[in-house]
Amino acid sequence: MVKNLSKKERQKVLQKKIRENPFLIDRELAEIFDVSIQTIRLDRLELNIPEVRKRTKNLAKQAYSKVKSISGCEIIGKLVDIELNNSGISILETNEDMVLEKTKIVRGHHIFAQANSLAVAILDIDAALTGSAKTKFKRPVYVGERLIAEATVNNIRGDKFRVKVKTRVNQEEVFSGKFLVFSGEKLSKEGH
Amino acid sequence: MVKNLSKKERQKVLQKKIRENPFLIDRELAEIFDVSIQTIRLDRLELNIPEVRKRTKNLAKQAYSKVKSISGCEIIGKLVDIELNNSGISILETNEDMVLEKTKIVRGHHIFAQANSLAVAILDIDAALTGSAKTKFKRPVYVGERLIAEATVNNIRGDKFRVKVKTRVNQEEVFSGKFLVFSGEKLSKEGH
DNA sequence: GGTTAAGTTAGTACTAGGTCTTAATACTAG
DNA sequence: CTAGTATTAAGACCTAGTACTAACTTAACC
Repeated sequence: MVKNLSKKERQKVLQKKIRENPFLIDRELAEIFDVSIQTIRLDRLELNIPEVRKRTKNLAKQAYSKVKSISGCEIIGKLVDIELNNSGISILETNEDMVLEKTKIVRGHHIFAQANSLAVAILDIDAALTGSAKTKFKRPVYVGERLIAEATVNNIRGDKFRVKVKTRVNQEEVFSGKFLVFSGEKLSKEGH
Repeated sequence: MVKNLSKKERQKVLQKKIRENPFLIDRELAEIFDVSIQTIRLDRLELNIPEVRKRTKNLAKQAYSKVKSISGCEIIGKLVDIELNNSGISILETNEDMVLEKTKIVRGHHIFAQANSLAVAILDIDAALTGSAKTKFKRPVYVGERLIAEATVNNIRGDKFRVKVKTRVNQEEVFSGKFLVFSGEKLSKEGH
């Protein structure tokens, strides 16, 4: 509860609260500020904040926009171009969270994760499993560099897919990997 | 419009349609299949598909909980035993955040990340860089399983280290990888 | 043919979380 | 005292549903 604020103060805090938790409904907000629901609605009107259902819908749309067969947050990097079972491109902006502390070099597993994610995402199968991977890290990647990974499906035999991924920074190859991916549909249905 | 399907066929296509576009409301679905809204609702009931607002809310929540993924922590897994330049063990408890949505199978790059982290951590050098990695994922890992990775340094030659990592769940091998790691001290001091 | 069951449609009552409008208060400054 | 701002309240309406009951259609079986 945040009582006895002026209108301006309340509206400021309101914006913050909604930013922090966009799932709050008007009734809950009214309780937080100890005002009536109507007041909250007037505030939202003045601040141009849509109702909770539109807020969450927008959030969901943002998250959903690009990807189909796999949900957005499961992918490392942004998928920018996909032809299912054929090829795809993913872009990953590197940041401080990805580096070794002492250097400014991006840790290998982030580069691997982008490539692996991409290899799995371009396949038109429900449950893809990485079977093996041969990878080469050709030169260190530094913070801030933009990783562009390009995957191509080389070969499909039954439930086995061979996918090759090349990752570049400004045309320069920094990583390459060959992934053998399985369609794990049977396995997943066994439920372990 | 997809007309004249049997109930089973319709329900199958319905699931697919909603997976492809979770924002479809019952009325739109009814138009797609040329059946009444009630039929769509019975289908959803049987298939356990929630209403559009719950679907989008869930999507939004997923997206909002954010990609914890593998960034943030320097080391993936807990180091429990280390002999520098010789061997080390790391334990990683798998959880819901690490799996593919549709299955309960841990995504490959988490297993890789643990192994890679360990391979780098056991070396007594300031800046370790993964040069290449050959990896095999021997069987799927399910949520909740505890990954125990064991690394041994096989060979040191100048600034090149060969590290082998085996990851097990209850003694059973689930992953193995050979990492070629470089001491990147010179590179890192160049500052790029 | 008659009966049973499955599948489909229709209709009603009710819900949450709103919108939009009008109207009544309370408080405060000039 | 009054004008203006802030707040609250009341009511009609909306969307996208749930839950339930009832009727109708169709094919399958004996």
